[in-house]
Amino acid sequence: MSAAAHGLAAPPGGERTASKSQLAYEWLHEQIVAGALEPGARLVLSQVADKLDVSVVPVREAVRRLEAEGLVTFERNIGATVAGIDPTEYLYTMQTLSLVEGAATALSAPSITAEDIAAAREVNERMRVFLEPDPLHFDPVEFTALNREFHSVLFERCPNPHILDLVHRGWNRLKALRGSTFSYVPERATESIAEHEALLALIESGAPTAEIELAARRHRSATLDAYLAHTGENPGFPTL
Amino acid sequence: MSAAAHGLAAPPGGERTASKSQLAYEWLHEQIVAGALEPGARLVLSQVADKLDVSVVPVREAVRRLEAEGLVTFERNIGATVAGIDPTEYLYTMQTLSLVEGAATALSAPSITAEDIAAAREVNERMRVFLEPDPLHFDPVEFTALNREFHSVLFERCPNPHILDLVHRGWNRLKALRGSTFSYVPERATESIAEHEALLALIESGAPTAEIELAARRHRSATLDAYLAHTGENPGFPTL
DNA sequence: TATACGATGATCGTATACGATCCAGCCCGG
DNA sequence: CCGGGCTGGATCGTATACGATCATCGTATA
Repeated sequence: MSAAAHGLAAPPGGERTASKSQLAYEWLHEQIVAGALEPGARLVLSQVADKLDVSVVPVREAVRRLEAEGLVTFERNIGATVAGIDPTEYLYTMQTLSLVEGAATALSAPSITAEDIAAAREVNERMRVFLEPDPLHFDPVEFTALNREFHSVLFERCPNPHILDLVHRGWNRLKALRGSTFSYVPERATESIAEHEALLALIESGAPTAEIELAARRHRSATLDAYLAHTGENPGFPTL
Repeated sequence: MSAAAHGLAAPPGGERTASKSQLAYEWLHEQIVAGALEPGARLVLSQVADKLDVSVVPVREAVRRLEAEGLVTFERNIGATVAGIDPTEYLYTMQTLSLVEGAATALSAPSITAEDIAAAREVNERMRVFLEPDPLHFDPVEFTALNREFHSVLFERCPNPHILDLVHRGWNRLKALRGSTFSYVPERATESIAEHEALLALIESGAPTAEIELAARRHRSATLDAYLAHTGENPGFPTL
C-alpha cells in the first residue's frame, strides 16, 4: 500500500531527506488511519516527540496538518485528540465522500481503460469470496480494504486534483473513524458487490457523465442508509 | 464582513487572547483573500514575523495552515509563495466549488426561511444596479462581493459542516486567485442575476433536493463555461 | 565567449528554554 | 458532609539560537 496512492500528502519537492515534521506527520497519519490510535485518544506533543526522537516543534506542525485534514482536533492549552468520538461525524463524512467520490468517478470515466475495468472486476471477485462460507468468517477490515482498492481504480484518474484530494481525505477519515462508530451491515455487502458490477457495466457502456456520477453517489448513499437503518439512530438525517 | 461568516477558521475554544499563530494566520489570510498579496508573491517567514512583531514559529504554523487550504505553497528550503499562478487552478477550483456549493445549497434548502429568501432577493436587486448605467461603471470586485453574500444565504444553513467548510474554502481560494487569472465576463452578469431569481423561486416552490442541487451547480458551471468561452483556452476541460 | 565551479548570503528546519495557561486534587471553612 | 478557593503538576505557546540547505553571483578556464 503505497502512501502516495492513498492520498498521503508528500512534500512537493521530492524526498531527499524527509524532514522531521514530515516524518511525524506520516507516522501519526499511519497510526490514526490504521486504527492504532483510537478515536478520542489524547496526543501529547512531548510524548510523541520523545517516541519519534524529535523535538516538539515538528510534531506540533504535523498535528496542525492533521487537524486541517480533520483527523485530529487541537485546542489551545488543551492539546490534541484523535478525532471521531461524535457518531454523527461518520454520517457527515460518508455524505461528503458520497458527493466527491461520485464526481471523481464521473470525471474519471472517460479516461478509464479496459485494463482498469478488468482490474476492478478482479478485485470485486476477490470481495465476493468473503461472502461464500458463512457470515462468521466475514472480515470487515479486509473487505473494506478491497472495497477501497476497487473504488480507487474508478476515481484515481480524476483530472481535478482538488476533488481527488477530497476523496482521499474522505476515505482516510472514514478509516480513522471506523474504530469507534463503524458498524458493518453484512447484508449490505452482497448488494454492494452487485452494484460494483453494475457500475463497471455503466462505465463500459460509455454512459453520460451525469448518470455515472449519480450511480456512484447512490452506491455510497445506500451504504449510509443501511447503516442508519441498522443502528436506528438519526432518523431525520438529510439525504443528498 | 465578519470573519466567521466567511469561513475563517477561528480558534475553537473562544478567543480569550488570540494566539499569535492565529493572529498571523488571520493577517495572512486577509492579505491573500483581499488581494493585497498578489498570487505568486513570495512570503518570507522572518519578514512576516517582523511585520507582525512575533517570532517565526507562529508564522510558520500559520503558513502551514494556509497551505492546507490551498492558499499558499510551501516548499522545503525554498519558502512560501501565494498560490495561484497556474490558470488551470482557477478551473479546478471553480469546478470543485460548483460541486460542493450545489450540494450545500440543496442541503440548506429545507431550512431556508422566507426571511432568508427576502434577504437574498434584496441582495440580488442590489447587484442588478451594477448593470444599469454602462459597462464601464461595472465593478467586478463589488459585484463579486454581493454575489458571495447572495449565495451565502443559500448555503449557510447546510447541516453538514464538512461540506460547508469546503464551500468556504472554495470561495476564499477563488478570491485569492482572482488577482491573476480572473476575467469577468460582463454579459454573464446579466444571466447570473436572472438565474439567482430562478434559484430563489425554485427553493420557494419546495422543489426536490436533487433539482435544487443541479440548478445551483449549473449556475456556477455556466460562469465557468462563460469564462472558458471568453478566454478561448482549455477547450477540452472536462465538464461535470 | 560560454561554461563549470566554488564562495557567499539568504532562508528554512529544528532544538532548547522559558513563560502562560489549564486541569486536578487538596485544604479549609461553612 | 459539602462547596469554594488555592496550589502543584502537566502541557501548550512562543522566543531565541544554531545548523542545514539552496539560490545566486563572481571567477577562472577551455
